[in-house]
Amino acid sequence: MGTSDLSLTQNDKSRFGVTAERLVAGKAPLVAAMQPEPRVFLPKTQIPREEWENKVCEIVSGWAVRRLAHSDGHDQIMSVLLPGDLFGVNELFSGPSLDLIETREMVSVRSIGYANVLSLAARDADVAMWLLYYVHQEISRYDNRLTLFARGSALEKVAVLLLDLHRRFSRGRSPGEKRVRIPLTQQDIADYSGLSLEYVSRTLAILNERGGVNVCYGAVEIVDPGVLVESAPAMADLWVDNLDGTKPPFER
Amino acid sequence: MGTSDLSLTQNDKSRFGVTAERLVAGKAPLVAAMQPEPRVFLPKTQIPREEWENKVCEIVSGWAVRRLAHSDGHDQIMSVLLPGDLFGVNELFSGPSLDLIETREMVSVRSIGYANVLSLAARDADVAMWLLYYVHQEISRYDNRLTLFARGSALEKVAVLLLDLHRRFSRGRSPGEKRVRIPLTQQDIADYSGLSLEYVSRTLAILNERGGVNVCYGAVEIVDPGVLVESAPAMADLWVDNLDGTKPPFER
DNA sequence: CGGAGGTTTGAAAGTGATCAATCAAGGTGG
DNA sequence: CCACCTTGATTGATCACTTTCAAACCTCCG
Repeated sequence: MGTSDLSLTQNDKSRFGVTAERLVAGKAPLVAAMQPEPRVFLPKTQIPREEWENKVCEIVSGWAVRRLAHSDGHDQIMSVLLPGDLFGVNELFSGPSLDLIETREMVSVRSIGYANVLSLAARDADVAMWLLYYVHQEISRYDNRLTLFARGSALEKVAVLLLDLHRRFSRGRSPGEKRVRIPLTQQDIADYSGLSLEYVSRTLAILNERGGVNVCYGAVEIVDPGVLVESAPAMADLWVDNLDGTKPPFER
Repeated sequence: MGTSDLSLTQNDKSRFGVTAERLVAGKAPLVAAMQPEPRVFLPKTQIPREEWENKVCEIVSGWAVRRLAHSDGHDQIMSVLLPGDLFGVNELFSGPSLDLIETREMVSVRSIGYANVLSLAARDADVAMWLLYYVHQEISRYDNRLTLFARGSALEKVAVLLLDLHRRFSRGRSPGEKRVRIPLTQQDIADYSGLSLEYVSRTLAILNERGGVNVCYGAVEIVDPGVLVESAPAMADLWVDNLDGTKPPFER
């Protein structure tokens, strides 16, 4: 990840209240202050709470999910974490949550303690600004997910969620490789989309017929994002180009 | 709103990475820098974009909604704004959005320009910290709404959304008055919950029979929040006491 | 080779959407 | 004050989508 290049045109820049320079300037110290040695976790395991309590963590490599376990067995996967994503930011304010972090592949994680984050942010407003930007980005993503969940059909939900993962994963990578393997089980996708396991299966079957995805044993392979877009005509436009109505100021 | 009292026990405080003092310290300058003269808008009107472009705005009094108009006529009300709420924070980072702000009652609004916010935040990390806290709060709220939308039945959606409004509106007011008039039409509630207008009507009829609400002409009156809680057994616990698994550090 | 985890398929039941009227409330102009 | 009109609420019938339950099947792994 490091200090990645800006990807803004002059035009884009002027649209922001906060300049991209400021944001990059804010991220760097944070990244620099992280423990250099990533910690590694095995696939399909939980990252123990002690490992990330009171820390802001960054996924360096691998896939994971953030799950909210409900009393009534109604689990919900709140987000899929992929390289470059942070977790543990929320607890900075709200104290320990009920979230679980579960790996889906071999995952390596770097972290920085809250105390450290706070003193950095207190000293350097750009750091606070960058955090603000990061959190804001999440919000915009939620806005879209909310309309998707409120109004979307099952096909749209699955297509758009996959599309989002595809786009996020591909960002900053060689754009040539369209195929992306998403290491989530259909149960995961069900928990993520709020659909029943069985209906996810049927929905994926449709997307498969249309040539959009390839259903594997513990994963889904996205073959042709274009098909996914066509399968979610009303919803896709919200997501495809930009997560949040924004061209993000820098690559992930 | 002003500089309201803290409402934290010592125990609460220690749960936060960020202390409540820091947060209050961050909010004050922002509030102080707002134009003192609120601007007033008539009921059932749009607040013109020019009025809030490049500003962070605070609702001083009255109810409003933030609506995202979709091309296909599928409107979605993203949030209901009530006194103490901010809007325009998102555009600080993402540039102009497609949001509309519509009043539902006579509404008065104070604001502060982005440039001002940014220079305050740059000078005083506590300000940036407060903004971060505010945005974080929104996120936690979204987490709950997302599970609600993903998993909840129509009854749960309506009950919990009303409950949330009730709780937010009652906060910082005399706790005696349980009845709250919510000046939203059933069409609004439909757009907010993602349900059809007709089904909202039927659902409200149920809540009415149970003695939870009173259906008025252009509004819904919450009579007994307890009934709403009982009507949404699985979902209510997420929301009732606290929006975000947190007791907010200060009153609204 | 057996078992656990993961996926698929079918049939039945339910929930909420849609379509189509109808009704009530409030506002307006005469 | 009344006729009229607009906005908002209700009700019924029908239909589509999604869940649920049940059973089978497949794949990986020990």
